[in-house]
Amino acid sequence: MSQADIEQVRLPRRRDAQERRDKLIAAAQREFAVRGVDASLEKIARDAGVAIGTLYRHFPTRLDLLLAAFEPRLQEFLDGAKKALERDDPWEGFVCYLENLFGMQAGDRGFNDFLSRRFPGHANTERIHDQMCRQIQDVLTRAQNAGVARPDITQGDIVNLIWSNGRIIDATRAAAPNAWRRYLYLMLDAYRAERAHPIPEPPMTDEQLYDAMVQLNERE
Amino acid sequence: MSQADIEQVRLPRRRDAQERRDKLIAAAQREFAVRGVDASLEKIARDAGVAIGTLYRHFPTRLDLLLAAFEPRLQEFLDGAKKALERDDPWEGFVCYLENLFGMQAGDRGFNDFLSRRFPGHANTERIHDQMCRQIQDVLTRAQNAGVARPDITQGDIVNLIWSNGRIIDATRAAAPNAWRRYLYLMLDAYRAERAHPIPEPPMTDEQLYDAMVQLNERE
DNA sequence: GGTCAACCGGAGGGATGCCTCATATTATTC
DNA sequence: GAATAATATGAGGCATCCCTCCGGTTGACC
Repeated sequence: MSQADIEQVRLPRRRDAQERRDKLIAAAQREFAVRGVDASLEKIARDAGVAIGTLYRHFPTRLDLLLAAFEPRLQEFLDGAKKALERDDPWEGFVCYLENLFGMQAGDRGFNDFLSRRFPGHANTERIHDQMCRQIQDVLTRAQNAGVARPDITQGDIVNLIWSNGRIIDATRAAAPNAWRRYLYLMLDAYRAERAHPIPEPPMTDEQLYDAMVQLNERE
Repeated sequence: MSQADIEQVRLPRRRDAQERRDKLIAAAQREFAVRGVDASLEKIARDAGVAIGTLYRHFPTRLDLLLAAFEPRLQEFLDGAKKALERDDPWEGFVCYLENLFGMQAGDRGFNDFLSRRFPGHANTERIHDQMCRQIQDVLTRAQNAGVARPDITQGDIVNLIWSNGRIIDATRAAAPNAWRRYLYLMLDAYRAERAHPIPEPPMTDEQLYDAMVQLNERE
């Protein structure tokens, strides 16, 4: 597939088509942000002022629309998050990374959903998730090597943290929009190396983590 | 309303009616446990081998069925949880209470849902929730007074813990059914007095908590 | 065993969502 | 200003769920 072919796919030829596509993406971003990734496609089409058939013409599957709506923002997030790694203080880097991540979850329910789910076999989403896992691993390992984060935790534990934060955000978005920040700082005390207590249960394996995220996606 | 009236309501006169009612409750317990409190009522009726109209005859609203299915188990849980308060060691009592609670969440998705939601204006459910809040407050205050739990946390923080555990359980139930226990022990390190660092965000107020739980219930 | 109130079944109306396809429209090209 | 290929439309089929209502059934009581 040549570059030209790709351009062919990405940019519809006709101007009106491009306009409708843009409107659809904008509506999708709004709707996903409020209702999560399971938002009604028919409502998105209505909001965009476009017929449902047109939505399906541009985005044959929900995932196509999801990616079009989120990919730029996700990539931007991934790039921005690198800054956490550039902090001098490894603990600050760890905190900064999580704070940024949690904040994005709080601001966009779709983003929140997207983080918790994996879409097996879809190269683009897998790439994004893998990239994020690597960031988490980096930021965690660095803090562990510096002796500030406890050594007995893994990337999977951070994913758990992301899940739980997602739930807290879902619950508190309306009533206490900043509650997640309190939760984060509370949780940070669980991750400090000083005076850590042993944990009886082993961490989740990578396969378990992966399965769990696929599961979250499949269960209505 | 006399005791006789209550009996009248609770025990339908005809034997076949009582049998169907029992079958419905049994099916509801199974279905709520697997699918959560939003399980399809039509499927529950089908599973019970009963027509949908019969379900509605016995349980005019979803909440009626929910209560019939969960109330005994909930009451049993509340009674059992008192044991945590009888422990000599306040910290052990705290841990024991949470472990028992989390374990019940893990075993029943409906129970898990039910814990996180409030149903305004329904005396029975409010009573159960209030009773639980009091238990949490007791177990926490005791551990705080003994100096083993950090003093800057509130009942609302424990509710947050319940929410997050609920999410982790939903995610890991199939792939790693014991992951919640690891999470619990990790979180415990955040609640120990000896490890506490200041938290920048104030705790949620009681109203915020209440609103959040109602919200969770109202959002599809 | 007959009567009757209590009970049951399940069709059906209404809502929502997914997705397709035949038809109508329109931007672009010549 | 045609011709045409790309595009848009939205009705409609299918599925799921909620809930109601009325005709038919049956247990309980005399």
